[in-house]
Amino acid sequence: MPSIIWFREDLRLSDQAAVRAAAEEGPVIPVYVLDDESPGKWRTGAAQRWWLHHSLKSLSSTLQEKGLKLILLRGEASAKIAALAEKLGIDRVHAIEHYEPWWVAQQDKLAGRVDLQLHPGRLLSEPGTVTTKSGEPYKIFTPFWRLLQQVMPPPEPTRRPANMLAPDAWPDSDELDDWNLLPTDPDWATGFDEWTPGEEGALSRLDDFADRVADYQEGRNLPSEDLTSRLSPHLHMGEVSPAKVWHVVAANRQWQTVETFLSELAWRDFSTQAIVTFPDYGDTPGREQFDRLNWTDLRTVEGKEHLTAWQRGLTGYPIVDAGMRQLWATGWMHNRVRMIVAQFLIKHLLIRWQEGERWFWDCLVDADYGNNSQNWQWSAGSGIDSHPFPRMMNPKTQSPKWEAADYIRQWVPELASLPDDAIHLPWEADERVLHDAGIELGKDYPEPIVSHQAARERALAAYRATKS
DNA sequence: TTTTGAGTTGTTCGA
DNA sequence: GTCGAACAACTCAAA
Repeated sequence: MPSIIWFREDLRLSDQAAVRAAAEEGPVIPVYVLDDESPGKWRTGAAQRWWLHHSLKSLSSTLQEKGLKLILLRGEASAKIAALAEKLGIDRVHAIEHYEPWWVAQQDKLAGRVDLQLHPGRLLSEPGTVTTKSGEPYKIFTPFWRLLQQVMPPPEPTRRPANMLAPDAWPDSDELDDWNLLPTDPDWATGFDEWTPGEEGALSRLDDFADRVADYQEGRNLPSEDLTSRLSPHLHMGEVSPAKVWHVVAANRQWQTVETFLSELAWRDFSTQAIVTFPDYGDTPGREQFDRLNWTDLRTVEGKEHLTAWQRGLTGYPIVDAGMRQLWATGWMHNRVRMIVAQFLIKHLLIRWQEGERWFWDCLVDADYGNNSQNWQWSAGSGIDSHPFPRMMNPKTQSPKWEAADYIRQWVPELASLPDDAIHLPWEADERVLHDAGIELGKDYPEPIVSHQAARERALAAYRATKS
């Protein structure tokens, strides 16, 4: 009797407990269901659909080499899986456990109709296992991280099963190309070619990063350098397990060398326990006073223009614009710059953090409900363990502080000829410097849409007003 | 229950 | 240019 492997964002064969358990029991039927219904507004965004297409293609061809087929279905996942199981007379379904509220609901529904076996593998630790002494979820990262370390390292990753048996007959499947996951008119993903979705691409990225992890702690803040891991989309899609990442990075290295990076990996766990505790974390601020803040009205002309300028990278602040354009072109943004653009939207433009979160959701290849919600709430100051609102990041000082000149040259090419000391703040540069670089402000590149000083005072006043 | 120490990533101002 | 304190006063975790 075959069993079904229900794939979701766990598109790998090695260190994949559902795959392993199913393969040990007998023939397997691997299934992926494109479910745009149960997540509602959180259905997979446009950039991630590009990634998903390539990742499914990769998994499918790996399975094919083993004589197996990836069955593709579309619709509400639990209904589709249950119907398939019923039709084939199968009871057993193996899956990795997921924690987004819509997946929790789908798991509950499916468990009522088949023998659903959920396996760990999404995180380093399962939510609910690392808690305070009174059993409450942690609201501060550091004590969470200290306790998590005590139950680390995670179990040794397992290899992909040597043998996977095919069933006697294969059920019907959609064609991947019919899902239209790739952009066509226009094809805005031409700049995504730096990525290699799929398990092989993930493992190769991991090996490459592990060799450079010693530079991570110092270098991760420099957007002009390529010293972050860039593993986030692979981790989100489950092409590599966090346990595998931990072991490859930590192997034969001193704790001091790898701690900063591994703590970032632990943030995935922390953010996920946040959405388990607060399923609505993507919409509702953790501190309710933030709903009372006098946010910019997006029905006004100025509100609309400001949001659009931010989205398109036309704010007149080069570091902000570089980040937003990198996001648009590649589906990814350097972490330091994510913080700067987020705080600019929330505090300088006083636009609700949920607007930025939605934009990221659609543009990021690594969009993840827990991480995206937690990080936007961190930037807004509204979440658990967040950045205090009055601690407002200043794009004028952040840009030179983290030596972003070359990053700006890459993503805001109209400013490329400006010297280092002028490129961060072109509107404060000498007329002659601008002229020599062939730039006329307001024509070739925008004037700043808000002044930092005025925006700062407005934001702090709006924040104070929520407390009275 | 109360107290105490501490908290991912800052900014500004004045000496 | 560099350094330390103030910002404004919050919340959490553990003793």
